[in-house]
Amino acid sequence: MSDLIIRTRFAPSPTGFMHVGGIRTALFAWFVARQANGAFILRLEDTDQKREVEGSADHILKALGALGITHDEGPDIGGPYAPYKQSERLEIYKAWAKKLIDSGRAYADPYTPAELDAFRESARANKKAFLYRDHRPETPPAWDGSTPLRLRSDPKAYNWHDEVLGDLSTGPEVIDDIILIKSDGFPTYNFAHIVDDAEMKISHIIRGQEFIASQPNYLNIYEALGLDLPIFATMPHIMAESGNKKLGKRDGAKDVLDYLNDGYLPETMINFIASLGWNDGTEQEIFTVPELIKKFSLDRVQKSGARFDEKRLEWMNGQHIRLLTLDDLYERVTDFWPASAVTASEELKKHVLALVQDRLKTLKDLAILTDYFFAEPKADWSMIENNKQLAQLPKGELKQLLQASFEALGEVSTSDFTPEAVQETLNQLLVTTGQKPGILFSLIRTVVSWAPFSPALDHTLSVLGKETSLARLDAAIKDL
RNA sequence: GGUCUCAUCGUCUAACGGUUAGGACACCAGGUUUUCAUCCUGGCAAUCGGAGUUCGAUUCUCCGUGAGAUCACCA
Repeated sequence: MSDLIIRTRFAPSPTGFMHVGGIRTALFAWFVARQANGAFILRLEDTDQKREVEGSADHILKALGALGITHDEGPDIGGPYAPYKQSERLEIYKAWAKKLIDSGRAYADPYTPAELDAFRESARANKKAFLYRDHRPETPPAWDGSTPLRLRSDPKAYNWHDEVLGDLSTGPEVIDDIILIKSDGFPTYNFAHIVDDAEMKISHIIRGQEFIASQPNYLNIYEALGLDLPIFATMPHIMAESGNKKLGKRDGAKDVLDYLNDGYLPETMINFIASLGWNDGTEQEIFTVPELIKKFSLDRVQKSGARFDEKRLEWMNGQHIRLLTLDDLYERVTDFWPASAVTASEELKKHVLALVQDRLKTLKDLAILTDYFFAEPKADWSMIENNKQLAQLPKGELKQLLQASFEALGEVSTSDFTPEAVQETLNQLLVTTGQKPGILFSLIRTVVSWAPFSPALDHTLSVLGKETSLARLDAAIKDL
């Protein structure tokens, strides 16, 4: 029985937006922490001043918050190992670096960038891999902080275990004297994350595949520092929809907040991102967030990269929308009503919402799907012309059908304009006109809504009310 | 180029070495007394190639091939 306290972290650098790949790494780390009653830590890796983007840190916080990926310690809320921003931890890195200098495992880099380039160039000319340690100075100067500080590496082969990829190994040729502290006084990621993970007692390092090539060098640092190894888990990349490249901004990768603004539910994003590279081994596709927390396991994470499929995301969003209660859905669509609905009552809006819940794929669909309930739609006769069945009928016949409908529906009492009464009347109309529902009902539906799709006709007419329904039929008749 | 990793339908994936290789998305065809983007039914569609181990390989081994990652004073 292990008494390991589970502490995972998400450590983004504030250099831009939050794409799905980054969110997935955060999500999986969050799952591991939450299912074990552990802690999830957010740490900002802002050691590259040049690449830092203004407002990015807030944006990351906002994106995680919007998805409900909550952290227990972080730059915004503090915690026992504060600060959680690397730029505020410079003294800590210097202290750890000093240990390495004192033990002879770190030294000042005496070369100029030009000299380094010359080394690289000659290695390339000789078709050899460039290794800094081949040029390690015999008597480096004392480190005064104005030059890079490098690890005096101990080249050796490594075998290590990765929770996702299994047993991995490399030879000594990949170990090099990597930079620990840059000449600007900031540590490199390579050094800082190891120090922080140790200080913050991180149990699982869950990160993307791009770091796997550096892993042997990290192991070398762990040894030089005399640290115990945490558990490593490497996430495969999420790839762009076309091509085989890692998903990046250039491939049209969107920020997660954009998906939310486009009407995707947070639980959809979590379900979808989780299912991109993980499944529980059953045929279940739709998971709630608590289910995912309970069932997630690193050893079922896929080893290979997955492609982001928007069609599947859309389908999944529809599934999650249908799972919501009407009241819950109502809360969430506040910003998605058509402009025409601003003055509508809550009662009417809820009624309309109930009708369309089963047809929404994204919350954004609400506007086109419901606009005609709140405002007079604009007639678009091309909808009739483009309808395979309706286009066959001469105008006169269309007019007759609408006229018959107008009269029949006019017989229904205003107070009893219920879906049942409307349907009864519509059924009678099929008999009296001898027309197929595919024709008659399509026609009525089109002229009362002028929308590409709408809920069941009986409900649609009932919600519109007798007066409006008849007025729109009448307008269409006159228009023909 | 060196190093490392990966490889099942178009896509996401399932399959203690024994299955007619399963499910989902997408697509196609029907159906549900309206459209439809809901719902139901059906269909199409995959183990990268070659050796080896084994009675038997999607699964284990090796060799190819393909793809990805990385080789920064970026993370």
